[in-house]
Amino acid sequence: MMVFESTTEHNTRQKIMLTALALFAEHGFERTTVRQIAKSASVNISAVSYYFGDKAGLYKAAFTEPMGSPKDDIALFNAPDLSLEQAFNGLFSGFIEPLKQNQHVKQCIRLHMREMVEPTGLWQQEIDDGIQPYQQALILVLQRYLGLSVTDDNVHRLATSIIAMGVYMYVGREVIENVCPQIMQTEQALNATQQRLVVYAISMVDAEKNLRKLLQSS
Amino acid sequence: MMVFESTTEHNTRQKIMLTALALFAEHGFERTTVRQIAKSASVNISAVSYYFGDKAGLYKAAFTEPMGSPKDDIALFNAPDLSLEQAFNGLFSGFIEPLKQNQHVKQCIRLHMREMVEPTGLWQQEIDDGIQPYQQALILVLQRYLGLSVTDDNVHRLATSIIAMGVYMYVGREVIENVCPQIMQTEQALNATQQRLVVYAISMVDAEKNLRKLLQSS
DNA sequence: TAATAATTAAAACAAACGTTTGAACTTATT
DNA sequence: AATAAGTTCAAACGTTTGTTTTAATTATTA
Repeated sequence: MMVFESTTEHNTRQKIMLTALALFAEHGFERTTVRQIAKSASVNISAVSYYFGDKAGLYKAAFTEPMGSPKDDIALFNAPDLSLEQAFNGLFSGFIEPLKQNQHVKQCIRLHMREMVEPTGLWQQEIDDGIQPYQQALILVLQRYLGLSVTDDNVHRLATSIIAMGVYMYVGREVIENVCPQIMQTEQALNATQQRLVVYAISMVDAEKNLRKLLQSS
Repeated sequence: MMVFESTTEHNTRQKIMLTALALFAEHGFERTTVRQIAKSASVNISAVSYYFGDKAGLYKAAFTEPMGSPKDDIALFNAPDLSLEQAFNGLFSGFIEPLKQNQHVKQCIRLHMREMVEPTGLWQQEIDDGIQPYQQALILVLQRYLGLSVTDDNVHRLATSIIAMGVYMYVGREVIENVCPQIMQTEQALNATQQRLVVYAISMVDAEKNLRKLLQSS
């Protein structure tokens, strides 16, 4: 008897999970069938329930396991001594970098984005554990540079608009691929895109700051 | 025999379509069953195939019929004599206004947004007929204010980032409702949100303009 | 009122779905 | 080599799906 998984188990289990990740990310939970996954991974259909219990368990594994801890990412842009440019570079690299890396990370992020529009139940937890702290950290950065001690609606509008640019890289993928695919195709192009997002975000913060000054003095 | 539809037909057909619109918008195509629609609309299940042929036909009707022509919206922001502020107000009101209006319009837009992440096949046509001209019109506006005669990648990046803010109002709805629901709840709050998006978009164009000047002179 | 078309109703259809079964096969341990 | 646990396999399970059928009902027309 083996306490730890054998290599064969690891292979089959992993193969199923990564295949499922790819298919779930591409077609979603409902449009992907267990038979499709098994066939694509070249394993028997019953291996799914053998390793993951049921389809939902497989989805949860594909959704959760390949991802690292989100805490690490947050540290990249909310250190108190960072410039706005550094902070936004950290923020957007969290969106852009996965697009350069291996398929699995890309698919995993895409699956998370999909959960935004098509919540399967893991989404609420993802909001609480992943998104909320992320946006909260961004809001703290923004408040520091706006010189605010309280969070008002317009800070939320600013933070939401900034995050929107990062999210759209995934959510609007199919539109981008039709209109201007070149801005996402090479690592160089992605770097340029990230740079632009940083510049735009900074300009938005400046605009917000100026607008507040203007409205305050009047 | 009647050439035109009777009132009862109209009622049943419409009732089915609007119920389907609501359910498709909320749960997506796959998660919504024909029985669910029929039960929710209080009609017999066979009425669906009677009026729409099949489920896909019903989806297409719910997807297409309640929407107005997109051409009208474009005219709102690409008239050659508009200021940037006017143009962006026209652009973003196309996103924000439906959020104030009756359920049906909101659901219809939401269904369109859902197609971005979960393409059912109508999506490619929607890109060609709806999104492409929309983004193209925006690009023309941007080029006019940037003083450009050709479209380069950074114009695409700018246009994409601006549209992202509008799209996120729908795609990131569930996140917003968890983090800062108040910016979308009242008509007043939505007006303020639209104003902010306009300000941000203008600042992005300015930033792009300055960046080009800076890079050109060096 | 009689006849005809339009609409609704209940029941059944085949196909596809997720899941389970029990035997066969591999691998590791004794 | 024998035993046992881990793994794979083909086949079948019971549901649910979208769709169709056939008859009954309602509304319209003559």
